[in-house]
Amino acid sequence: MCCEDRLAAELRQRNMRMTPQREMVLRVLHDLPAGATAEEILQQVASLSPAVDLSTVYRSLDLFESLDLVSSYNGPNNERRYELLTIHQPHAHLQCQRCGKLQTIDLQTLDTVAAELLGSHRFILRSEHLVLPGICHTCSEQQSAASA
Amino acid sequence: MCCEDRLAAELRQRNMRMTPQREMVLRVLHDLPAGATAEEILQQVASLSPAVDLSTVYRSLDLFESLDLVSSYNGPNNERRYELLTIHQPHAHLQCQRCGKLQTIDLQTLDTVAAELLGSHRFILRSEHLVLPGICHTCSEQQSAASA
DNA sequence: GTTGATGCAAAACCTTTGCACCGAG
DNA sequence: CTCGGTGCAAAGGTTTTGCATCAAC
Repeated sequence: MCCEDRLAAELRQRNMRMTPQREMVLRVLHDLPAGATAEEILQQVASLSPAVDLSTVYRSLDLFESLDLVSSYNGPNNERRYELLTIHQPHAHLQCQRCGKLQTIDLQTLDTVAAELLGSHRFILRSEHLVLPGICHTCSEQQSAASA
Repeated sequence: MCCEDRLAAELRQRNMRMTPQREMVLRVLHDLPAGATAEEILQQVASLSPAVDLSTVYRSLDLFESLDLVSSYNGPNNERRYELLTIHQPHAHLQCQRCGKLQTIDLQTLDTVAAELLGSHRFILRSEHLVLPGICHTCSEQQSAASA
């Protein structure tokens, strides 16, 4: 797991310590590709080591975020979800407003808009933090089936 | 205020009641083009009628959202902001991750992506609910000035 | 007069913080 | 051995809920 080494390096550089808790949070994030809430992460961590506290999870996540290892975004139900930036291809999310499901899309899809926004508003789009709301395939089919 | 009539109509249709509180929340939203938090809305409403309760504001906002009069999005600081959909041109937001400022952009800017997402993922983008994170003009200038 | 909406207070969440103790370096 | 990190508990902030009362229809 390369992110572990990277974490260790960043920590050393700042006189911070590598702990089992941080390692576990990192590993859990690694295994949850779609992102997870702090609570979900805690549950996974607890299955490895039950005594870990939610506040530790939050502190680890904040730390990882400040090291650009993790990014957070607001998922459905207004819940904050955290996701490893290092392992997966950079990507954005499609979020269904009906069923809440998240899909992943390639960043290239957004290149055109990004360029446009830079030109028109001098705004640097950070697509990897982006959640696009809408209605997913399944839900829109259900809807049209229901109204038919 | 056309949205008032629309609200009245929707309410009647559902056997719900038009109340001074709902009217006030609607009017305040009308006067806060950039959107506002429940708390901010309450403050404005309180200046008209001090006894109104925060929970009433929340209930009104939930109601308006379910009637598609209002949309909510997560602004900077993870706060939920509410915005009238009816009066302004439909638009999306640019949100600066550095300074938190919100800009408004035209929906047409997103037409290309919307079409692409529909084609590739059969996902119906609801651009009017969209908040695009990134770095604004001012902040990116500051940054390059600082590093120079 | 009915019954939906309100205000109030309390609960329910989620996230952060203070502090004594523990353990990574 | 030192000082940064942890667990625990408590506080903070926001949103929701239960209930008696009020007022729109």
